[in-house]
Amino acid sequence: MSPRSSLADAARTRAAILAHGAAVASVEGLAGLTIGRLATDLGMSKSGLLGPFGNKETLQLQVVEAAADVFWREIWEPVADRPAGLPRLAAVCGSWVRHLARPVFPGGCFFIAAASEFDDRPGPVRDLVLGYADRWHRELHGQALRAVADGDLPADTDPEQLVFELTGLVLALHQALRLRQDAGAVPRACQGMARLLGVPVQPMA
Amino acid sequence: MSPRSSLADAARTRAAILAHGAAVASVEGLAGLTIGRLATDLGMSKSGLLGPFGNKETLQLQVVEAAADVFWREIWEPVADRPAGLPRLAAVCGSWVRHLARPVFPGGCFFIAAASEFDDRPGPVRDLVLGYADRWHRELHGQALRAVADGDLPADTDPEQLVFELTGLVLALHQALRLRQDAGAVPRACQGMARLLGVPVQPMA
DNA sequence: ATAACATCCGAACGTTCGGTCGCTATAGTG
DNA sequence: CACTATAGCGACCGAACGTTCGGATGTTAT
Repeated sequence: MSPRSSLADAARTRAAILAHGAAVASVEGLAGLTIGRLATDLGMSKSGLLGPFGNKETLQLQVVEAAADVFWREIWEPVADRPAGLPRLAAVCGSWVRHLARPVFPGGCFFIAAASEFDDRPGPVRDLVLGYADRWHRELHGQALRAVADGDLPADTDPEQLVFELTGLVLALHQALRLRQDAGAVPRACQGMARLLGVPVQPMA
Repeated sequence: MSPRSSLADAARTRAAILAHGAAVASVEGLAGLTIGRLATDLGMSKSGLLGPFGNKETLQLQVVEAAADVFWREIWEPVADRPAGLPRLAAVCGSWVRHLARPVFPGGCFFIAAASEFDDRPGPVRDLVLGYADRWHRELHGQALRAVADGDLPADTDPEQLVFELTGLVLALHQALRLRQDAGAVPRACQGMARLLGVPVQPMA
């Protein structure tokens, strides 16, 4: 086929490692990620796989970053053009629900799993996951604030409370889909979000 | 000291293993439970620790059962004498919140962690965790049904939806406490529950 | 053509994993 | 007092863990 530079090959190898790593970690956990397992899956040697990263923790951190890219692209970007405030907030909820209901990662939402796994394990991985969680939280909070300022939500709405409850619905949906395999939870999550926001929410097409 | 039978000693050893195992698993995960780690912590040999259980999976299963006992005793039993229906439902919510806010296990709620860890890993451990989750879900659902039948909740209340949203608030509280270390989430969870139930909810004293 | 370089492999390292086996020390039983 | 049962220990096993190292291979630049 077309000749490719070795530099481009390395980049694609790295991307393949991170993509597969995120997929495996969504099921087995980030700590359950194994150099040997990854190498076998990708038909590589352990040393060749570890090469670009140096050690396992660096690999874990970059897997988290790669998953964050997917998360952002999957959920936020499709709704970034919606008007700020309530419209964008309702849209991101629909987008979020769709992400959970779709087999993007075999183990469901990478970040819900990673957050639960590392919530009590201090270290760089936890710090990184927490950083992304904070960023996400602030993003939602900002839209909620704007929605109140615009008068699209009741003036006595507490944005912090709203984000808290929206997050809860997402977590409940994740657990229902993953543990209980109850697809009926999708409309339940949407209904709960709609009640909180006062506008319909449906999983984005 | 006082002489004890070897049978009683064995039972207490077993209980100590399971208690410490549940504590460690709440932080490191059930899969991260390690025979050697447990043995070192308890000042035992690996073989002596594994003896009563035979293999690791049996140990894991019995750790789950031991944690379920604690969970039941911590959350359900204190409110079992409340009148069925809405009073008991509101009480169990308060009891639940208190459990999350208290350092019962060093890693927070054992079952939330275990459910997230094993939601995508088929096998006996998942089956057992799912069984307890179902039992818990049915218990809440029954009380919600009763509350509607009693007229303590609006007639158009969907008990399934109610349980779903209550669970979401608990999951959000767990994440806020553990990952974000935000103690302000406790009143937020109570407020959400109170809004769902129409009666005040406060963490049981 | 050749030197330089990057990519990746294969083999080995020390450690830890879950698990097995035989032994000792102690408690209960006749 | 002997006899049996059992709780737990210490030594050990093969496998897998993360990591290191030197070399084979193939692309890029001179």
